[in-house]
Amino acid sequence: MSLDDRKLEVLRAIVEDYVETQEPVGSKALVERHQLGVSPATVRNDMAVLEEEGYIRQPHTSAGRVPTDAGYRLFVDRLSKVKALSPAERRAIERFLIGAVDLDDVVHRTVRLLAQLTRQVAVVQYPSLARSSVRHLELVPISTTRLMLVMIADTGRVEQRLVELPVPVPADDVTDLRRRVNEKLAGKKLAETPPLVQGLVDECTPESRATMACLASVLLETLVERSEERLALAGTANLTRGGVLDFQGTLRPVLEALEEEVILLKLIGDLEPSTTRVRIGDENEIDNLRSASVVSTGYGPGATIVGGLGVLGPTRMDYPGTIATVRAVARYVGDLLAQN
Amino acid sequence: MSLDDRKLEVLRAIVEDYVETQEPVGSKALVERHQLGVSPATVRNDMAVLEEEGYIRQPHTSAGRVPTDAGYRLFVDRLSKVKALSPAERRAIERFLIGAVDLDDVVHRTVRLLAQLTRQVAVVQYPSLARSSVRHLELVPISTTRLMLVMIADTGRVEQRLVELPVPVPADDVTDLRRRVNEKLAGKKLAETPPLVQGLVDECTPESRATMACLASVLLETLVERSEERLALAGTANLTRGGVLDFQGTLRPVLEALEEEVILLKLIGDLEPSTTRVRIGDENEIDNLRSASVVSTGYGPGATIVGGLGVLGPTRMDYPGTIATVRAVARYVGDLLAQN
DNA sequence: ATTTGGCACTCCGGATGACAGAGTGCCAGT
DNA sequence: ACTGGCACTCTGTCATCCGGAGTGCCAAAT
Repeated sequence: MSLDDRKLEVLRAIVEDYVETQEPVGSKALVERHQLGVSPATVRNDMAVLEEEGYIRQPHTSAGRVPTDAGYRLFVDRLSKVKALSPAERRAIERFLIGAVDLDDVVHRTVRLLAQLTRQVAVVQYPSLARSSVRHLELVPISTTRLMLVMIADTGRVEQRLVELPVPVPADDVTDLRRRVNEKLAGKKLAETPPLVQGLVDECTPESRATMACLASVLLETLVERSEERLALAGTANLTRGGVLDFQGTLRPVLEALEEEVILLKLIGDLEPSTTRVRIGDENEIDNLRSASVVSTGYGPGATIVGGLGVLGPTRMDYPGTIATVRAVARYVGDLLAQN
Repeated sequence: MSLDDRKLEVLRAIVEDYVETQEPVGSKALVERHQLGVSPATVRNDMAVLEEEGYIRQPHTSAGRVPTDAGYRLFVDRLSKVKALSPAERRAIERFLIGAVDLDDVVHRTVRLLAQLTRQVAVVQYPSLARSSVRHLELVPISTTRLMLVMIADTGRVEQRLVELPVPVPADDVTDLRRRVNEKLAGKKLAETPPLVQGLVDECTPESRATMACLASVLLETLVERSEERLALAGTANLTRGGVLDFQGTLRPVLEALEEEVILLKLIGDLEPSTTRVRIGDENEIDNLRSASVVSTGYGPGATIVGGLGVLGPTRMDYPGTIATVRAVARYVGDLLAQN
């Protein structure tokens, strides 16, 4: 038995009502609130089918129905249009983001904005180093045997690292080092730097080789290995909305998951398709988040993608609204980055 | 009626038992678990006095007693010795902190360590710019009308800011600017820079004045006004230990407070006395944290203090252990910073 | 073949009451 | 000043009960 239009309509009604009221929805209430044009009994029959197909379930016998993860999935894929943002929201976004002085500032503002608009937990990844190019490398002498290496990426990210030199190096040589390093690496994608760094060492005069080797290893570490992905988080307090009803009793596992940057990166950093991604409940690979949904998307100047952002909330969430907001914020942030 | 030694002993026993069991403690259980050498009836009399004085209270008639904020305060001030750390803990701290490559790394490791050891929410402030000196100022040309200003502080902090120039400036002039700015500001405490920055503008030749003024305003913003205090947070999941029993019902207000950097800074950034500070329940100025306690202290290389760190938990916490851990971690971090 | 009204059934949630347990306050005795 | 005894109070739990909401199914209607 396949699902005819009315059954889908019933499913949509169930999802919408449940999201709004947080209570299992019964056949009678359903026909009253939506103009379905049929009797409760008919709806009950449809519900029985929907339940059989796994889209809804009853918390207990003789309770109303609640959507399953599969039900939400169907709803998101086929039953909902992305809501347009209200002008008020658009204005809120703009007002929030203008005046950011700094990449840090942009990211922090964005994550708070997103948390506030969606009333959920928001995560924003800093522009990924892996997708950035080197704009400039700076070497600042701290003492004769110590340099501070500062890398400035085209995305605005700045990374610094201390370099301990094996032998003292005079200031002039530092200038020389700086020049050579920049000539070789400036403008290059971080991903393509490793062989170039190796090349730098190979081309060295024997006397400066030790120094360069040392610098090179820190460079490699900075540019690639420890290609530290950073991120910002906000809105954890929103987890407590709707009591502890969502998240099956405890926030514990969710809060734990949110502390692991690695996990968060997996959630929002998955940037393959340029479209918005929705993971519902069990679709999450992280066990602690089986009762949560994640809406994420990539952002970046123009059509390129340099990082991810998204929100996390109970499976019972307003998907159309959330998706719309996440996309809009991502677009604005991308535009903002494009200006720099 | 003043409190004789036995009454204080009773209070200590109540605090210790309550912290451990999380349940109101009665007179009978008390004499069984501690060798008080008197009968339950006597203890009851003492309890009546302690209650009258406001150090303990009954959740309801005929329940056991629970310490009040004042009771904890008395306990912390006069009834507890700071616990010595176990060798295992010392080792944990060392193992955790060695291998930090970077200030960011130090702070992140520290905050996680602190959360893990105390099993509470940990906060670590980055070395305060207000207490740092300028080590070096770097100007990196991004385009002819854009510079990236990078400030490196002696505490390891690195701040960057984009400078939009009113007129194009050739590379040589940038070198000159850099030299002049560094000559004037390097080695100075950030607090004493504002007049110096003004001096820089005054000494300028008319043609470069516009550029310098522009740079100066960003400098001032970076160095002083927006002297952005940063911090790291970890262990929010620990709030859920012990059910929602602590924090009178909801984590909501606590989580909200933890999202406000300003609030957190107030909590741990209060560095006047070089000693450890304990704020218990109502002693917190933040309403949302009236049911929480904060243990905080300053850290820094040697005897100087450059930032604060601390933990936040339920008033029902193991004060001696927490205080010991916070102090120890602060000491280790200070030593680590001293090495750079 | 689909929809509908009717009806018996199930289950939850809140209210009620009984009861054991823990703890107290007080008083008289040591 | 301490102690033992005793009456009292309150909580938490368990069992029971009931109304309400919702279902599943069936036979009748369209």
